Amino acid sequence: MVLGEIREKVKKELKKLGVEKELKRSEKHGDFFIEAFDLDGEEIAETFKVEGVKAKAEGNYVNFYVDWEYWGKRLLDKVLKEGENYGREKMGKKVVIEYSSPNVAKPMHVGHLRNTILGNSLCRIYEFMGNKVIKINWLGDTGTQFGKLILAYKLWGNEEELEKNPIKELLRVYVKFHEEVEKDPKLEEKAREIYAALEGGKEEFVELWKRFRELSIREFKRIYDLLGAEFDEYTGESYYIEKAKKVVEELKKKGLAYEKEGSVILHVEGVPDTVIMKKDGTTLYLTRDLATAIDRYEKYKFDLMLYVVGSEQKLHFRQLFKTLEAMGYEWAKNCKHISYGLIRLPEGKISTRKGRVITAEEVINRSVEEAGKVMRGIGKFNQEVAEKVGLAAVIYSILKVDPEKFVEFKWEEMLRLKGNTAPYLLYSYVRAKHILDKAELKEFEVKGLKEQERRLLKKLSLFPLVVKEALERNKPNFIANYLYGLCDDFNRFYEECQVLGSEKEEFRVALVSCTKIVLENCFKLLGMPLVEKM
RNA sequence: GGGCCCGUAGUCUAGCCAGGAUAGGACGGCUGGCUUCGGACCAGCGGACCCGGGUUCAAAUCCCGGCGGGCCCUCCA
Repeated sequence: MVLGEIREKVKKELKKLGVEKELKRSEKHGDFFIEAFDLDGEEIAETFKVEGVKAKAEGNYVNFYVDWEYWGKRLLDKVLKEGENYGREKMGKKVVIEYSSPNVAKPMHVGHLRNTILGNSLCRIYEFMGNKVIKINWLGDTGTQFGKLILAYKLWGNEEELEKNPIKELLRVYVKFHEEVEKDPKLEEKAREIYAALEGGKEEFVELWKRFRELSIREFKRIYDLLGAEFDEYTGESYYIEKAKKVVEELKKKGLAYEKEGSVILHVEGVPDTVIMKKDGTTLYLTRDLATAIDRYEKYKFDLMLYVVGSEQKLHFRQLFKTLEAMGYEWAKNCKHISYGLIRLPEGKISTRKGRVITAEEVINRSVEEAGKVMRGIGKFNQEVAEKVGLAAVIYSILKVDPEKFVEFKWEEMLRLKGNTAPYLLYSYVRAKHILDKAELKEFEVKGLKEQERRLLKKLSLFPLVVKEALERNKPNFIANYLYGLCDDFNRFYEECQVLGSEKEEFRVALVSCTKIVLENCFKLLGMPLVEKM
């Protein structure tokens, strides 16, 4: 990391001069600065000596200006040598990331879409930085609705439709069940019996349930392939029903739970009391999550576990972590809830009123359609490209904002040809790619830098630091914002500096090559598709 | 009633963890350039830290109190 290397040198020199101030990064006034309210800035600037870095006393600060003619050559050599490994580290931690987690027999909706995109990017960032990532998809595959579903399918299900379009067919019979139950309330009771038999292990029902589960996963995978998301494990709540009951015993023994009117209440300092076992002896979500966490630690001995789950479940995770801590599990402090806000769709209000849920697939399809419209508008339609641009627009709109904030989908805005949009980023990449298609990388030297070249060099040097910060704070939006800034700087450069045929061609080809490498890295970390032409 | 999150121009957003120099961008609006190394481009103009206190030499940033929006508080997940 060139910028890190420079930083260390500056720090060391300052220490030698007896200055113990924090060295901060700067955008406007050089590359680094220290505050010098109580120091003699002039004196520091005069005695400071590091090759390739100038110190200037300005105002109450000492600013450090990196000489990019000196460091630029080293930076570019490094990026060219390391290629897609530029910015990588060897953190060597074991990280469990639970994400996506849709419900069996139900379509993925926009919430799952944000979850999957965010989780996927986090996985990629952790892997990039040299961690072993275990990706877990925790399916919602239990609950009384499965009794209803099995009954409904046996009564009205269509085998052929189930194979062809499983979730649609399951949803159809599920809806029909709710219509029919109005006329015949006995159905409700039958469904409950079936669910009990299912938990009891009755083979016919278990087989059917397994089939629903497999078919649902098959369908989810279509979207995962599209998004480039992968999982090491598809486990579900059902797996932990028995283990959860043992956890209830453990909690009682440790004095963290008490019985009340036939149910078991969890009592942990710092979080509100809550039920962990119902009167009928069945467990709840929190109980199963406790069992899951303990099981995962035994299995993986992780250094960090991330739960990518919507912000409405913040209390749930506080309770989960606090309880694990109270139970004496040291590793509880290494569990984190990555929470995120809602997505608001332009057609959202109308659709909820109709009682219709908008699926993840519909959102992507719509975006592709809109991308196609835009392309037709400028006479450059191409289906394959439209599909990628549309998908990239969905991913980028989600990842460019802080996870904690709402995401608002506005088709015109996210597919706009200008501004902080996926099409703009992709277009920048295409520009870089096409210059390089016609050029050859040769020996180069860095001198006589123009402002645009200097800015681009500085931006490239920043990449490793940005990835590190994104990881530390679990915010892919840091990378998204960096990517936009990089494209901006590259386009300014492109506008001002002719590459091919110029007298600085060798250097500029190297600069564009490095830009392309870093662009590709950013796209990869965000899980966005690239296009070669637009 | 209690708790958590968010609040930056007409609209969207960065910065807040770790307080410092003129709050960085984007869209839309207005003005101009260029038709390329594929213009889905570039340059310029105007406009913002929800309110009130406090801490500090210094607050968008930290603390307290409001207001507005969202979410969560026992037998759903």
